[in-house]
Amino acid sequence: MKELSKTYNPSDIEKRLYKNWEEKGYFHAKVNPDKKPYTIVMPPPNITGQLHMGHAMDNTLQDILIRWKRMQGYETLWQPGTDHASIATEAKVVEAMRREGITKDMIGRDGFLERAWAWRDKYGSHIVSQLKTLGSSCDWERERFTMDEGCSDAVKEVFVKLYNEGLIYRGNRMVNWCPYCNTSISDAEVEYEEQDGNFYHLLYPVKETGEMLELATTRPETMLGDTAVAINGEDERYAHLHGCHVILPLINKEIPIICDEHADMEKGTGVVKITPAHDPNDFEVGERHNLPRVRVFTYDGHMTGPEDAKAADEYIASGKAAEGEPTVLDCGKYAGMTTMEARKVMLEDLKAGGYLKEIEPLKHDVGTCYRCHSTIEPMISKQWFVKMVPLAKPAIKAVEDGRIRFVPERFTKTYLNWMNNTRDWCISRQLWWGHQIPAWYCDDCGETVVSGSQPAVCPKCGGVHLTQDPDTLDTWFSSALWPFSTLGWPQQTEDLKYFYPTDTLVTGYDIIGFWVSRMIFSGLAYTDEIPFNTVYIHGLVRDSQGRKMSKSLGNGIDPLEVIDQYGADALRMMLLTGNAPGNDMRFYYERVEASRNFANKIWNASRFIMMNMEKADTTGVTLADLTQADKWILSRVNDVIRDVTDNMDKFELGIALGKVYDFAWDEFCDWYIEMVKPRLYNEEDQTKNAAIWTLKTVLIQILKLLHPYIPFVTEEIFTNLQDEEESIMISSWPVYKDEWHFADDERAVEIIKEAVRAIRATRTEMNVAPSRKASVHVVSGDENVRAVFTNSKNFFATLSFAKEVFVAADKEGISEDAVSSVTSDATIYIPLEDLVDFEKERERLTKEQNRLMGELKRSEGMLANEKFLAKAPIEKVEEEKAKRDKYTQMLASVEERLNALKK
RNA sequence: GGACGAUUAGCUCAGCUGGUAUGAGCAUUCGCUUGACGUGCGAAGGGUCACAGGUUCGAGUCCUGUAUCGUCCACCA
Repeated sequence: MKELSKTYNPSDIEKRLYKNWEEKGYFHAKVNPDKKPYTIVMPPPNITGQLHMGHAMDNTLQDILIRWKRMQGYETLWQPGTDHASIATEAKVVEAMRREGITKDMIGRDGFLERAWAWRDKYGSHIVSQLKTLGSSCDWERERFTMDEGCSDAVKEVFVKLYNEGLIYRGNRMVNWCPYCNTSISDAEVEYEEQDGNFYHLLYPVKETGEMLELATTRPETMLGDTAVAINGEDERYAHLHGCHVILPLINKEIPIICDEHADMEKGTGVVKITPAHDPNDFEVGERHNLPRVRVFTYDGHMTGPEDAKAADEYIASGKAAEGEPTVLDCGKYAGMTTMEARKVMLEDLKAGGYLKEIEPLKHDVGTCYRCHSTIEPMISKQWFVKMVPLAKPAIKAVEDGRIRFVPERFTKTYLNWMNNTRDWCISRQLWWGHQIPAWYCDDCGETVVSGSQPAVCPKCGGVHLTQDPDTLDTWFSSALWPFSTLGWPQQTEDLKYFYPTDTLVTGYDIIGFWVSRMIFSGLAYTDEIPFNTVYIHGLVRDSQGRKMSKSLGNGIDPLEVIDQYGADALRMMLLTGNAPGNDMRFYYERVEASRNFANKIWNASRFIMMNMEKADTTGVTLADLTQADKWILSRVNDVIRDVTDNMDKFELGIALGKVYDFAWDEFCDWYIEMVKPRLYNEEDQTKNAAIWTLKTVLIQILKLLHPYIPFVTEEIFTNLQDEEESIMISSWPVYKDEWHFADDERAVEIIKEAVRAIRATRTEMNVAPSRKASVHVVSGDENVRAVFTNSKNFFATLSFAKEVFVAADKEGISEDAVSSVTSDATIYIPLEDLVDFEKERERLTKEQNRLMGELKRSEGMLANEKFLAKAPIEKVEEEKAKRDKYTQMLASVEERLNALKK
């Protein structure tokens, strides 16, 4: 027999236990035809990342599911890995270089990538060790990285396949351009922020009529790129202007007035300036009317100048430019200004020329970069796109027909909403860190060659000089393949055949669009299978005021500090308790403390049991040896096993944990252990072995049920409780047993518990507690009830502070100088001799009388309602009748006592 | 503008398929040096379940609408 240390100190045990698990290979999964597989792929954290509360929650949920399924006998694979996080990592590396005074251009692509890989080697393992601290039972032998060889092969395979199928194309399209990151970003990566801005009302003179046409814009600096002004064809105010032109102020350029539905008659003056190169809507108008595209901004946020214009002209003249390449304007006096400077100067000039009518303040949402929060400039740019409509279709179907299920169900809507409205996905990024696009351009003829490897010659002209596209792919392009690329795809590996499709994907609702949807369509498109059958969505962990934890607010709480102080078990438990799936939760240290206290409680209860185990020999104990109390607790734990497993099957993890918590603390510790103590402390007691057997058996069930949630304490106790070394991790999950069901004993013990509670309440109210004076209890009730009390006299006496218990068939001979506790089944008289304050007792009984009369009135009211009797299910009616009878009887007892006291 | 969520004890939140609000943690009050645990034990107070209608014998739970807060999506020339 080993021993638990006197005080529960998580930091003493957690590291040691984790190391042991890892060394024993418990986390490792292998193809095993004798078992059913259960697989979770971990959402790969960024290599730049520090473990934050979101990770802690996400990974705790996954670990719970994995540990639970492992105990249920599945071959469980939790596939871990990290993400290269193109923009985020590149930004950090660039920033680190900047502090050294180095730029990307100075060291070139290869030099930069060398640094980025070094960064990855340095920080990539950081988050892994943090996940270990949390207790994550991932298969670290299989750890992957989105840019490792296998994942990169998968990326190339997919790119080539989609290109050949015409689902990837390159073109000049409107993209979201981040001038700070100097790259395009996808629609999903734009975040809108409300900002104060202005509505500038400009006046454009009409060439044919000489009138001034008023229009409004929030971005006057784009005006040099205007190539038309639009009015609605139905708008009678401007009917006379059809076919006319306006003269663009500042540069005196003639542009047409066109009719387009985009011009909304209700809004402003009903006139819109059209800048196809710098606004997504205008781009579309431009396409419809075949308008020229004139770019006036550089990609780093300045007004274009003569060199820009010349370079563009030469490029277009060379014939290599794709269709739709915009021309570039020399912005003259504004060239080289930032867009904001240009806005200011242009407004002054417009005002001087009489072209500025008014400035109207306005709040509007401005698109910003999700990484650096710079204002996004819509720009025409040549980029690679994935055609979404054909890919989205099967992905929508898979969810609609239930092959993939969202938990909670409401997130299905979020997903479908996303999928049904998705636009083509811009996948190229003007970054170096990432998968370089597997496309080559012939230097001689401009032909595009897409291939998994560098082509030797141009298939069109035979030229040998081919240059690879310098751009890299969106980070999400590789993470979309994660569920199968990590298992070896495109190779048909044994792992892939066995573990794929995976089972549960656990992630936050914030990346349903970014990631979940893309994995689903990717899985279906490339493997012909769903990537997982269930998506378990959780909410965000917020600070105690309900704010998102963020670096800028400085309100983030470091999970590692919490673990350091309270233990990983406490943190894990805190993240689970009292939270419905998909809802956000607030972080409170009070709740971490409560969780730690629970672990401590279990620790001490176990210590108590282990201390007593030496007193007994449990080897020959059978169910027939158990007492009423033993059967009660065994029957109860049996119920809990069934209920908790049901809840977990439905992903109601918080509820499941709550049930074990309540059972372990209230029923097992506060009731059962206290019931058993008189037997343990009495040398003569014949049922000691049964008591110890029950204590140990029930404790083991509790530990197993808790293990997925709080793996460390449960393991430490379990291995010390057992003589053998076996880990609780690989023990089997408890199952409901019919032979552990004892309905009669459950009822019997509930009768005693009710009596104990009533007596304790009475004593407290009568102020007996302070003296803690033991009293004599006389129990009256029917034959069955008397038998129950006789049976359980020993613990009933202790729990209710009796020095002696008499079980009486009738009330004769009971002193009237007594207080009484009335329960549903029994009345307990407590002759307190000199301690009784009769006035007080009358008050107490009167209060009780009133309460019972209230209940009775409600119950009788219901039973008097004919409609209730006619329409309610019979069980409900019977239930209500039983209640009425109970209240009637209790009321009679109370009144009887009152009468006796009135004498 | 569209979708979704929240509104229950002083605070933070649970409440599954409608049946006395069974609530939990923290906080509060009173009492406990009970031989596992004061990170504990016992007792107690505290709620017209946002509001208005409806369905039902019966609604925190289902339906409709309103209000406040929050999130996501779309858009605002």
